[in-house]
Amino acid sequence: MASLDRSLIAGLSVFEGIAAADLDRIIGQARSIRVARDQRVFEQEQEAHSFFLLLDGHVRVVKSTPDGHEVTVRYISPGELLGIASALGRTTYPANAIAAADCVVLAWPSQLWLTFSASFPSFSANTYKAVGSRLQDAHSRVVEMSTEQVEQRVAHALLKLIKQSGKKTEEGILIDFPISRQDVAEMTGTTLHTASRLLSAWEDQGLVKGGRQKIVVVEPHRLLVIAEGRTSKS
Amino acid sequence: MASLDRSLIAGLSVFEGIAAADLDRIIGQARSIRVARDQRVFEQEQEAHSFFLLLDGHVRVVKSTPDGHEVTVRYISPGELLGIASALGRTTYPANAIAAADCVVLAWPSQLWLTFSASFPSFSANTYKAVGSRLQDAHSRVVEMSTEQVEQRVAHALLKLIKQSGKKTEEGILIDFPISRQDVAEMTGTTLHTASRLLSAWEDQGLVKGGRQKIVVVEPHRLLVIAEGRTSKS
DNA sequence: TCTGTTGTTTGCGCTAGGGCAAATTCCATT
DNA sequence: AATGGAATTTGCCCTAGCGCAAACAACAGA
Repeated sequence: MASLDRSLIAGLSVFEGIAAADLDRIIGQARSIRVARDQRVFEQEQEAHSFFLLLDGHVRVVKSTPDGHEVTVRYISPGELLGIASALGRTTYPANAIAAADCVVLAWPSQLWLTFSASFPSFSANTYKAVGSRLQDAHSRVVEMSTEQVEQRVAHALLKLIKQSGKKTEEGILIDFPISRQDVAEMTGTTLHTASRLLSAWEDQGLVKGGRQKIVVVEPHRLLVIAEGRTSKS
Repeated sequence: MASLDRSLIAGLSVFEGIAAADLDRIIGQARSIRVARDQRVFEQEQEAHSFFLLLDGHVRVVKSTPDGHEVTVRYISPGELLGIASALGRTTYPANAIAAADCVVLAWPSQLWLTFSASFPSFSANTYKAVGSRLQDAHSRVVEMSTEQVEQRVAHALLKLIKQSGKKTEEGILIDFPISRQDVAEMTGTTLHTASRLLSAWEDQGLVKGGRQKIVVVEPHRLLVIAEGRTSKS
């Protein structure tokens, strides 16, 4: 762990309200791991031996069903925790965590969770706050899936992605990691084909610009109109 | 608070590992509230002034969307906490909690959460465990909504309901509170009509027995077959 | 430069299930 | 018993979007 890392890490919301010395104690016990694109940080059903903090890269959390479907639960951006199953009383990971780009993560043995949360109350408070908002997100997803049509869901998904990992370019806002049409489909509960058709249609209208594993949102505002469901339906 | 209540309450999983004296301190600070059927325990967007423990009855947690859709997030059975938004760092309730039957709940002012979780570590640990499994449930819902068809989802919903609130009768397993076809629809992301059609079809096959606001599952095993998606599709 | 592989696009047909509308049944009240 | 309102059932039509299949890029490695 280079000290360079520490200064960056100190600013993360998970560590808000934690004294520098304590932070050192926490970080000192982490292993730093490099995970190549498409490699897994952890696997569904596996014993939850560690919890992680994503320092760099992007991770896709995917649930696999017995019948072979894959559903993307969420994307993780740098600064977020992942694999905190153990903090919630689980002993196995509930999903696969796959590097959407080359990643650097910090890993702590699960049993340290108890120690940390006892010694550093802000740490557990911050974590549970994050869990709370994930629960909210999940419930919103359920609501979306129940009430919106595919077009709106895909629009919402793109908006979330650019909010989380958008990068300004001359063309528009680029999603800052490789993402396929298939990935979009797995986020929104549709098929590769429908996702592709939608993206193509939007590209024709100048709303987005696509590419192989690449999506650039040109007009976020018009995308929002679609997401909100107020479309003229030409 | 009658002492009668205390002995029942002591057995609840939320209070596991808490000394009797501590339990008294906790319960002593609760108000006991009676909520009539169709009345609300709390309302979406309202300030989260309290958190609750359901002692008797059944509560439906429903999210209302701006465009008038209602999505049932979960049903709460006696012994479960609800309205714990504040424990997760939220200041407003994220949904409506509606009594599906006449209820008795204990209510604590939200600010007591911090006190309790500091003084009684088991209490917060138990709570977060519950939050963890709700997060799991929510993710499962997302997966179901993404990969299963309506028939399977409705079957799953009924199975969950009888597991949570099933009551054996001569006819079969009765869902122990009034539940309409509309309610089933809002749980599964479909319409009243489709839900009704499914229930009728199942009734013809002797799988369930319906009634006004009443569902009795006659053959849980066959329902499970449908839920798992291994149907011959006659 | 060529070639195989992986991601993307698109056409076409089909069906699950939503929307609408009208009966029908059940229950609570009078 | 009669009345009115709410829950339920059902028929019919219609479309969003899935499945299949086939073409088409774009990139990686030889």
